Amino acid sequence: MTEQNTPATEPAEDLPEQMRVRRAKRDRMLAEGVQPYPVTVPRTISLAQIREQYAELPTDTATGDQVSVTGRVIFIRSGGKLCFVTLREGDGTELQAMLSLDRVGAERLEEWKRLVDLGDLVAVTGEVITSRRGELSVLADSWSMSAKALRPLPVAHKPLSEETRVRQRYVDLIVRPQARDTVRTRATVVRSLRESLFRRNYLEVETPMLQLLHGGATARPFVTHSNALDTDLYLRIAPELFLKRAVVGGIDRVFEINRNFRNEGMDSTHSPEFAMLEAYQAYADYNVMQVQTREWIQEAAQAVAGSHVVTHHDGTEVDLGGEWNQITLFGAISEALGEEVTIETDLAQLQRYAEKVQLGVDPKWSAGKLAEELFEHLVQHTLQAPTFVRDYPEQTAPLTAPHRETPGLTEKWDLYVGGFELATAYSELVDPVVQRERLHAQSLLAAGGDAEAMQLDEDFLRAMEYGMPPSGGMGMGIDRLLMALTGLGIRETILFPLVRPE
RNA sequence: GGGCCGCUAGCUCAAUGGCAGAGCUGAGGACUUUUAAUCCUUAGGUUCAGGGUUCGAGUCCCUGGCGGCCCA
Repeated sequence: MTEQNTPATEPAEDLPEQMRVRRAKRDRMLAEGVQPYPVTVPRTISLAQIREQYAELPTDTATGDQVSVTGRVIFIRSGGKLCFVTLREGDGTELQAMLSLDRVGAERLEEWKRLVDLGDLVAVTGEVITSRRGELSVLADSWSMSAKALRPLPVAHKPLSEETRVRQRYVDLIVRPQARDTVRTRATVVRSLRESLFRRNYLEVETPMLQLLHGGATARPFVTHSNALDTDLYLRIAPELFLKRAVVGGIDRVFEINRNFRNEGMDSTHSPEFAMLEAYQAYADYNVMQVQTREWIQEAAQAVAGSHVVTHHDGTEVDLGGEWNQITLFGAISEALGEEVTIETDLAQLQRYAEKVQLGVDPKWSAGKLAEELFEHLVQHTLQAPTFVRDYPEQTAPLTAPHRETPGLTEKWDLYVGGFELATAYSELVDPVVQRERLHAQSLLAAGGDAEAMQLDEDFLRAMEYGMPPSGGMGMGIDRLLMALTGLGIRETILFPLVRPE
């Protein structure tokens, strides 16, 4: 504590002992003319390649093969004249290195014991061997520091608290292999979706995230400001209105995978920024999108698990194979209530049903909105196996085409898996006059203070007036797809989720 | 938004209102075949923050912060 062995720029007395010790080791290296953070270190082969090439090497064998390897120190077992260390590489592969007095010499062995801590990144050059216990190892002739860690690693064999996992994902990634697996799984899923859509001749585009008007969904937007335009801008809540402009222009199969932003609650299924796939296909409808969506998810499952049966992190298996259940919104409500409910059922009757099942009712709700609330209250959580819920009331789906058989309904489905909504699709409303009426009604709500209502996007309506082909459109939450495939919470599927300031 | 639970050493956790502890990690020492090595010695604390009750508060009360679970 009285030693002045840390640089003056560091408030030494504020640091825990273990961090002071590591800083002191760094300083000692510098004082001895050794780089604690060299620009390069020798590396001729990955740990994974060694494991692959020497998989069959028998116990206590010397190969004569010289290699240089790198990795993070995750276990140290040091003896007087022989030290063992377990190195781990980015892909999770671990390999043992051995440093013996007769190979590296007394001086370098002492420096190893003096300078190397758990968590450091080191490079080791030596011979590939197996130990007397049969452990594949690099028997060092020399070693060097790749990067000195100034903070101690958390205990490797106790789980990190959930909060630390999220706030310090880099630590989570270092100590928990599953955290790294999740990153890989997500990349695999996104790549699979892209390939699935490319195979069906969809084009990938990027549409504006900064928008003058927010639309395409009902949600509260984030507001930001453009100095150049001296105007407020919205972070998009959905790419829908721009993707439809693309379809108007003749991009007949189009999709985007990117972030949307919604200024709403944060919980185990909602993140303020979330990744979404949105896809449109001209001359298709919600039935076509239903088949494709199932195929894309099944192809993603295949990419991740090699099968349509995915295994969640808690070991439960979820079968996403075959055809999926299909029910109608009103059919599901009727079954749950034991009463016949249709689009014709009036608001007063629905309110009586709501009271019967102890659902709180907002007097501003339309009959359609109340029907949806009844569904969410009674049915949603029961839909564990993948289920398409079809045919929603017009009042709650302003951008959806009227149902071709039943007046008052629209051609929209929601896909539920594991009790939450994973995707939605419409036969798109392409009549510009009706579209204008619907958006005008929305804009009146917005002007009246409903922060979730859409604003009137005249440019979008102008585009529609040039004629949009009859189309199917779908949207799916990427984070939620990961949740469905892995069983993880949304904050585990997002690498760096938004957290409250510390 | 409401209810409940939690926040203590670098990490994971203990501690009837009565001396703040353990394991791992760290430091010093022993060990040339270890696998979360082992053995000996030892250091480490603004108990989330701020008030209050009390002779005495990690513990009880209040306010706030952060997190988790359940409900809306």
